[in-house]
Amino acid sequence: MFSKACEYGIRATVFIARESKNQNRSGLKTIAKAINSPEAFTAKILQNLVQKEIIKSIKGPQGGFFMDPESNNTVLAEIVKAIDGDSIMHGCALGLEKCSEDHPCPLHTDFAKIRGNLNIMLETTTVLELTKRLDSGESFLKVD
Amino acid sequence: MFSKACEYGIRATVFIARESKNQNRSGLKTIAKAINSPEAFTAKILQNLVQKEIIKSIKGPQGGFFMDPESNNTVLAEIVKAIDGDSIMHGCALGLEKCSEDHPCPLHTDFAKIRGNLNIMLETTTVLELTKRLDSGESFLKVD
DNA sequence: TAAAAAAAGGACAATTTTATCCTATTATTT
DNA sequence: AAATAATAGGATAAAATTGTCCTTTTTTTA
Repeated sequence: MFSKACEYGIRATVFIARESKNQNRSGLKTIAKAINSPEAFTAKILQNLVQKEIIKSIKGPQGGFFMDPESNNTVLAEIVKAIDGDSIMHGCALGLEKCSEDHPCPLHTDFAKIRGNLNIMLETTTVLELTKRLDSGESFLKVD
Repeated sequence: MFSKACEYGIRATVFIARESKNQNRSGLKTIAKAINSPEAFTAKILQNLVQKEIIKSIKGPQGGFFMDPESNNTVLAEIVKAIDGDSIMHGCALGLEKCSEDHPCPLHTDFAKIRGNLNIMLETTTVLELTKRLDSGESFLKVD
């Protein structure tokens, strides 16, 4: 569904957002441990998210990654687009270059509905909402 | 969403099924042209689908790929599983190894719903149904 | 029976994705 | 000012996916 990079990216962003609630910058090592992701690979992903201004970073001692409060209503779609592009949101299920109402693949209509629901979820779910689901203890960012 | 191999695989199967309606075996070249896919790669995919007994093949002159009528109610899920496995059907949106009601990721509930709809579509849509949508001229297996 | 036509299978090549390592840069602290 | 701690960035490596090519096997037809 999403690439590994995107999975890590979302998990990392949510973790960072949560830590940022109490002015806490997160270091790479801490993040990778918290979400159970490969450290160096996660660094690249975070670098990308900083460039896209989804999160922020500060170098040097006491530095780290953080998210300022305004960005807490960043929506999942923005993260996905930043990492995977928008092909999941618009692409054809059967890989047709151009698949539209006018010239649809045999799955177009059924798939449009499913993809629509996915898009609604991605466009309406904020990072803040996900941090709340962690705060409440109802969900987790890693297994063990 | 699906791998390239899976996209080609579904398109090829539907094409073959349609040709088989009038006892017509399809050769690799014809199939690749009809669905606009790389020939040699398509050969590998078809080989796989033959092994999984989703389609059949006969070697030699006048040979080719075909699907017998009983198989026409093969459902998309079977093709997807044969090529991509069932990770799309069961996997976690955020890539957690184990993601369940008991230990869910923050997207679990929302995503379960979407994936559920996808699964219903894959489990209920038959190859025959898709050939009908081609017969009626309402949809297509390639662009140009 | 020989030639030809087709899929099957094996080896390999290209590209993309996932991942690591090392150096540079920046900021803090002593 | 020097040492240290952190991210940034570049080069590279490993693995998976996508793709090609060539040989073998099977079947038909001349």
